[in-house]
Amino acid sequence: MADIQSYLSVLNAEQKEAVEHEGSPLLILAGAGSGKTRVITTKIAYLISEKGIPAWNILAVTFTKKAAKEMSERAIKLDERAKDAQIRTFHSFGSWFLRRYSQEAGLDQNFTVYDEDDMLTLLLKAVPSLTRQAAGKAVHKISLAKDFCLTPDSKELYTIEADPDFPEIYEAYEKRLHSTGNVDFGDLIMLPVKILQQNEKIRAQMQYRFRVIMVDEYQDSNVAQFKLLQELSGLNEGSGTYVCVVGDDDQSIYRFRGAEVQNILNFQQYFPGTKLIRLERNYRSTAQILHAADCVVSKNESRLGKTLIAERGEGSKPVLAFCPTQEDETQFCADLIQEAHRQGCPYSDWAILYRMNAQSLGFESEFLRRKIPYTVVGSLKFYQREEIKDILAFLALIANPRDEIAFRRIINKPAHGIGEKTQDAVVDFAKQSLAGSLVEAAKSCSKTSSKKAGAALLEFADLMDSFTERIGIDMIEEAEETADSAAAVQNDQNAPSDESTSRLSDFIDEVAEKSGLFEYHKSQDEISGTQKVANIQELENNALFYPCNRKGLLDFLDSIELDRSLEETSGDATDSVTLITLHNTKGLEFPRVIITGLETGIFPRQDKTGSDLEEERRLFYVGITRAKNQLYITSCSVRRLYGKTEFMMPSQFLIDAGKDSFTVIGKIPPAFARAIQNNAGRTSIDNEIDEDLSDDFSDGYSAENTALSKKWKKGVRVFHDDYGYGQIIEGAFRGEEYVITVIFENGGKKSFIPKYQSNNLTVIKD
DNA sequence: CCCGTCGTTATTTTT
DNA sequence: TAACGACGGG
Repeated sequence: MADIQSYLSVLNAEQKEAVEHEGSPLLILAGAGSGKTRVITTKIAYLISEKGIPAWNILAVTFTKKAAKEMSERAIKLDERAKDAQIRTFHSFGSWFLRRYSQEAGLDQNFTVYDEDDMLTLLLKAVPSLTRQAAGKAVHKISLAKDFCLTPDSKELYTIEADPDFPEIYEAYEKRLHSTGNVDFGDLIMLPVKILQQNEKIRAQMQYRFRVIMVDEYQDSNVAQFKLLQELSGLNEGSGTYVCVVGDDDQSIYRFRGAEVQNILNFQQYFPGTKLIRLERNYRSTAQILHAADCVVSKNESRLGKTLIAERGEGSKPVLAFCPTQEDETQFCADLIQEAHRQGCPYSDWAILYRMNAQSLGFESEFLRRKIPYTVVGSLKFYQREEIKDILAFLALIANPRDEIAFRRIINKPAHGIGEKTQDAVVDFAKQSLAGSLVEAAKSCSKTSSKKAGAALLEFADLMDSFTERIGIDMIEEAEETADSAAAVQNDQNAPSDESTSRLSDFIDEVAEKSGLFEYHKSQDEISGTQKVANIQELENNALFYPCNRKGLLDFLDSIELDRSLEETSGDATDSVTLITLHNTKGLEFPRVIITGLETGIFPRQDKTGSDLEEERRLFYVGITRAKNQLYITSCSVRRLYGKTEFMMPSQFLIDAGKDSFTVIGKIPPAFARAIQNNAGRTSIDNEIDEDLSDDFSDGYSAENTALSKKWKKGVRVFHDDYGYGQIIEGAFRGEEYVITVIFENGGKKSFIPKYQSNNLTVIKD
């Protein structure tokens, strides 16, 4: 292990200052690519080796498991003792806390975590009168309420959902959830906060335990997480805990999920005496790219403000490509990538970024055709696949026989003739009973149910009993700090041995086999050519290093539940283009980046205004700052959206960036050309659309278009399948397309291209 | 209980 | 457009 001083010596002045700072709360404003992970990890090592702080007194929280893992590994590289530090995600910390204080939380010690799907199922059972849609909406609101630490009886609940029925719905959901002994994601943060607030002794324990607390990606923390930090650090009690948060207000992009930018904007007010350090030297992107990024984000009003300084030279100007159609967009991207590949640039240098997952489709089919290898990141997640959820439900029910959702999921899969009515009876029975075990309830109900269902219930209960016996009934011992932090890491070498010679993976295999789920999904594979069995085996692989006992099972379920992004294609390090949503790119970087679909209505989305619009703009900023060497941006004039062909306007974000930021290729849409000239003070190019632009750009249109312009001329009455009756108020050529604008009787105004039949628009003949 | 057909509905989503 | 859920007939 090299001397800590040598690690300090590679830092720049600000980074060094941040590492060595002590004595007051610290807010590090770390711009994109400014080496913030290096600062945090060095700081951890520094505190241990130079300041003599025991590693177990250090708590570092991140948002993703990936980030936690990276942070832990890098810190350990700097100082081995860092392995004893608690480096976790917020949620895994909550899970650790709740298991430790499950009694105080009123939870089953073997609780598992319900995801959004499970929440929906649960809510539909708790409030059967809700439609699926209404329940989905309510689930979202409940999650949001928990993000803000609001309970059903909170006065401010209306700020989340104004519907007067909502508190009642939320209440019913909570009651039902509580009877399962499980938690949802929101609880992992909210319950620890409640316990800490109410229980002085536990609060004191925690404050004694953690002398140093660091939070990464602080800009994306929500209110509940802020309160957790507040309680853990003893903010109001002068506990002397050292708090250091790192974040970038310009990269806050999860407000829709409860992230509260105010947390970072007002950090200095909440934590008096805070020292602020800005990391503004960017070691990732070239100056031209950073310039564009800065032009964009500086249009936002609510920000602390910082300017990135390029440390890597000028580089080449970002390219802005206007494409007539989305097919041209895919061609453009594919051409770029193939041409670069011919010149020796690996596919993996490229990432294609988009706003919506649906946008990946076009690229996928074109890349398939051209044999360009690609990897789609994050669209369908491993954990939420049917077969995986099935197996996990079985395991969850073994861990906690009160798990209603898990029970319902697998009790009749494959079909044994146990219908919904029988299920309801079992659940009701379990609720009446003291222990609430659904397995025991199944036994009891088998007597009163129909012959077929009764036999199936008994068989099921026997199966469950044999599994439970196999996994052992020993409660998880208070295996303190030693084991559990390490056990969460999969490759823990100590785990498998012990008394349990068998591995959890074998047990899961047995569960899959005996439950009939293996057989069931195998036949599904044969029918529809899916990969379900392979996925189950992949799941088993992940359980290889967990011991086959209760603790191993719980640790495994925890790691799965809390890591929904289970690395997809694990082994293959193939050279491929990355297709990814803008949100998913946070923390990543690529030598060459293409941001696609810069069109009003897509990016930014139509309904975004005010602070929502600012968040979209930050998302664009995040996208731009992923690029190291080359950045391309595309914008289409025509796009097929939800089965309709729509005329698109370029995104106003392009105006924010300013034309001088780009090398422009393709035909500049005239409205955009004007807007960009009048850049100053203009916030929306919508103003420009109203002007008649046809005169300047009427050359070169075809006879076909001439005919169209006669049929679809100003004043003609039309009917649209969705919008109803309307009148054409304008017919004009925009570039090569003849475009009409229609005002509908319901007051809406829309533009169409009559050339495309799929507009669902017809001329009304008088 | 399984399968086909019709109708509806489309963000982003660390955990 | 496409994908998924709800519903009804075998």
